[in-house]
Amino acid sequence: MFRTVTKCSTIKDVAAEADVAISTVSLVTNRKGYVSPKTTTRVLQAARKLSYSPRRAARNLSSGRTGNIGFVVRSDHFTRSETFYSRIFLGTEFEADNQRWYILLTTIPKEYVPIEHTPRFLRERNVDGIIVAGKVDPAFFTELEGAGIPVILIDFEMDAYSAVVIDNLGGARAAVEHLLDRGHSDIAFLGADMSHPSLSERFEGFQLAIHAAGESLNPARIIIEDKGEPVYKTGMVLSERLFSCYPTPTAVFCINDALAFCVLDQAARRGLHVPDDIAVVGFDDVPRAEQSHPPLTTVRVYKEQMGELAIRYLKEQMSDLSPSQLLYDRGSHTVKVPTELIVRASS
Amino acid sequence: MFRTVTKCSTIKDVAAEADVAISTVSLVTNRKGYVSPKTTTRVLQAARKLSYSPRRAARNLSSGRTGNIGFVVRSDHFTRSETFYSRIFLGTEFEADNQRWYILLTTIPKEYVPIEHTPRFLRERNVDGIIVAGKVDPAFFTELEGAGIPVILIDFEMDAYSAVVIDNLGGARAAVEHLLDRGHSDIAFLGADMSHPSLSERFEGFQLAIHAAGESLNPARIIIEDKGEPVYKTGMVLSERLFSCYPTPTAVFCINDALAFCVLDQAARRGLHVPDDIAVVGFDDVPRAEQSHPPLTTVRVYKEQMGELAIRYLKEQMSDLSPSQLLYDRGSHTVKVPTELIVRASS
DNA sequence: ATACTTTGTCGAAACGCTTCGATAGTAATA
DNA sequence: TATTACTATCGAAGCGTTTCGACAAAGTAT
Repeated sequence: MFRTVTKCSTIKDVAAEADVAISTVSLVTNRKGYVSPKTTTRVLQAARKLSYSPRRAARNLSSGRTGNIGFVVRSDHFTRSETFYSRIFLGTEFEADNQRWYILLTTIPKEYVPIEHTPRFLRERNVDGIIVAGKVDPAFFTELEGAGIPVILIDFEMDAYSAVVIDNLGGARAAVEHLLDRGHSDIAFLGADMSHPSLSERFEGFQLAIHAAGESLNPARIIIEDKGEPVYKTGMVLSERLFSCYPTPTAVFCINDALAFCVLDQAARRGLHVPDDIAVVGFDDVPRAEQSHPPLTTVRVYKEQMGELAIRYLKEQMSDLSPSQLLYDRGSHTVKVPTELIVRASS
Repeated sequence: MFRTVTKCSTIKDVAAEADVAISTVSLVTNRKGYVSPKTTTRVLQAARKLSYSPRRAARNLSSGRTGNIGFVVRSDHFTRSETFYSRIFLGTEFEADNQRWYILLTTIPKEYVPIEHTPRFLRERNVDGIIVAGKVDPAFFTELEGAGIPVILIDFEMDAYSAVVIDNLGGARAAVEHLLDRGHSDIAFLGADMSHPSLSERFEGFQLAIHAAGESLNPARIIIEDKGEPVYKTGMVLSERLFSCYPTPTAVFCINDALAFCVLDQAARRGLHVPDDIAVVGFDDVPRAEQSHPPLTTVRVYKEQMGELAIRYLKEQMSDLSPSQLLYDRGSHTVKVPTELIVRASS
């Protein structure tokens, strides 16, 4: 039994069909140069008749554009069960589709060894631009330098690179102010991995809000596990510590939702009622926040939108400039994406 | 300020450096044909010295291989908050990386209109193989026919295509047998969207287990919402219906975890204790199952592994056959991936 | 009518690789 | 020594586009 394999038609076939030169067909399909309306429609008809589409590979080789964007993220970040970075990734996928690009995903290890771990798409010159999500090893950036490819960071800042970042400080501040408004004055802070700028900024926002209210920081209420990542396992340890405080604080601001869920767990296990005995606020607004017990008050981060923004921004950076201009460092622009406090039953 | 743009070296440069012909370099980098050890090392040294990597685009055009795999999934499936298909996707990403391929992701609408929605990578001949995850519009397959490209389905079966599927029947059966073992005889079934083969198979497994135990099916305990998808919203409606039964069944088997979580919710809200008042079992073992209250007994589906398997399988299908052999339909092979019952506190 | 500009189309080079048939050089066989 | 069979390397065609300079044809100003 045979499958019908339709030999796919080339620009040559279209040119023959429309009785024009190959280059004319190219001009039409790329909407470049002057082609008379009459010829244009003739070419378009021929193209449709033969259901012609330019082959990517040929186009790439000839034009130097690949139509691909590289997405780089640390493997340990990407496979976390809380879907923070994968939502960002999906955001880029979504907008890339609009821009008719494809995303090539690569995860790199936490400890990056230059030549050895170089993403294949860089070596093979298979991307027109690169998005780096989250904190990655600085060694990676030294490699990126020489590539002469537009780069946008997401949720991370570095040197002169452009970036799309979260308004962590504002978000944290709003969350804590909300707790203060509700009459809480004894507010704990739960955090981990403060080496990540995004996370330390949240701590700053916490402090700012406390101070702005004329309160002072109580070191006993600052519960941080600096070695651990802000994930379930660490959260269990931290919330254990939180509840072994005496007296228990009346409210807690958690550096992200994953930690906040752990606090909800522990509270329930100890027979404490949220929010009456203790109010809990998180950060990120992952899908589960809506469905927890009680639903979690948290700071919404527009993850998909950040991905989208990065793509748009990359596009701008790529089309704005002629290749030679790309040689100049145009300085970095950082977009700070606002957050939104979502008040639910946990506070 | 200038960025250093290292003009990347080509095969020509390497040939010059090693003082051999271009074709010899190609033979070495592709490990093809006869090249003497002496020449080989000379070429490799030159390549390393110039840090040469073949350009993807050039290689594509010349060899006809793109090094890309297309991943097709319905957009509504992919963006669900339960991360079923995105885990499968990650599995493919993971294994594709091993095989030195890239995955091009495309979501297609639920209602597929042939020409209009054709994935770009198909038109542009930019993939060597295709993975289709989950149920998609049959119209899509009619398009796939003529492409002459290897295809593997995941979690879906269709005509003569090869597929990687879940042992839904076995899994469901094991889950229900587990409940029977615990002494339950009044077991309800919660389901939705039974048009998806994976889901109707789970129902079959349920029925089989009940019958095998010598019990008979109680229609009042079969609670199905056929129009809705098995997600949170539907789940709330279904569990509402479940608890309005009198008497309440002592156990319930849910078609997936998303529905099971809703049951846990509703039970808690009504002051019922799980598993004493009602035992709950789900299907899929999404990450949250481990962290729910109580942790959910469920049937684990190896999602990432299914993705991996699909890639390996695709590879086999692609390398086994010379292009001309590809013209023959070699019949389909279906791999059924076993499931595992994970017993937790909810039963 | 002449010179100059604009418009629309074309031919050919170039992109960087793979691949295949050709060809020397060497070893084995008659 | 003449023939055959490998072995190792090479040259060149070809993949399907884009792009740039050339060039007629048509239009405009002198």
